[in-house]
Amino acid sequence: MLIALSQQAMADFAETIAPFGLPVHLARTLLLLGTPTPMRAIADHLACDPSYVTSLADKLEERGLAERTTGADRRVKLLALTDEGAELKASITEAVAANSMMLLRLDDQERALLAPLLEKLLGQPVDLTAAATHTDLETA
Amino acid sequence: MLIALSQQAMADFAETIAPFGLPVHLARTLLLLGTPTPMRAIADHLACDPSYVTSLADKLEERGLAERTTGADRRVKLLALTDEGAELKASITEAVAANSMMLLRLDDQERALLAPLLEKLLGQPVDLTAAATHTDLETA
DNA sequence: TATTGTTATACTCTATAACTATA
DNA sequence: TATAGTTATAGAGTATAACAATA
Repeated sequence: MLIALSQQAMADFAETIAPFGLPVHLARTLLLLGTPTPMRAIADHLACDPSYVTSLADKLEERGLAERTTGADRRVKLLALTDEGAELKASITEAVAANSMMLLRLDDQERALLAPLLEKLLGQPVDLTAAATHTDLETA
Repeated sequence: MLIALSQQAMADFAETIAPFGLPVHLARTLLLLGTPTPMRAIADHLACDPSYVTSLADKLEERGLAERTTGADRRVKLLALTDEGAELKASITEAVAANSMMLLRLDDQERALLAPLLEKLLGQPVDLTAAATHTDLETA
């Protein structure tokens, strides 16, 4: 059931963000870019190879949504949102919160019930309220 | 959060079935093969293109896990488990029920709470008890 | 020597389009 | 004519391995 849910959640998310013209992983990366983030940290968050993050960062830069900057440790490159990127992130966050077909199937009470269960499943804490109101959606 | 959950659920499933040497989609197909099933129906279940089902069926046949048979309507091909396939399905079902890292994080009561919520999210009924005891895991 | 990120490359996944056979 | 499945092919997604720069 979780596998089926997975696919539906992904499809749901993909559909919601389709109007913005971003593939799922680019959108996800955008959403997790709060403060400038080392590439390596992004790879960890997305559970993917660092080389893939390179290609994601390239695409975000091409679109003018993010920029690479060099950190204190000059090996590290931080990926940071541009103004345009921050704007788009806000729009997407809003759309996801408002349009998620799946979550619309549940009422507030049910969502309140679901949240702690999902937290436990994930093994890490999550703030659903924040997600619903546009901050920290990267955790959603 | 659902997206993160998705990825974790998939990774979890992939890890559980890794010892059996089957990629996720092959395993999923195997699990949904109760009675001989038309290719088209499989495509619907997996929400994928029929041409992809062709390649899945090819691989299952190569491994001796399933066979194509012709139905009453001679356009239709039914995919049916071989004895070996049925055996493997049973093993995988058992492993998934026993080893799912995620579900192990919940106790029975929490699972009972989660089930109806996921059903609602999916928009279709599911029988968790059956899944946990090895039949109909295809819906899980 | 170990770590960060990049490049080049190749493999897996999956769909589209055109096709065959049957209805 | 419409439907089930197949073939050939192409594109997206993602990893591996070798490499450069910095620590």
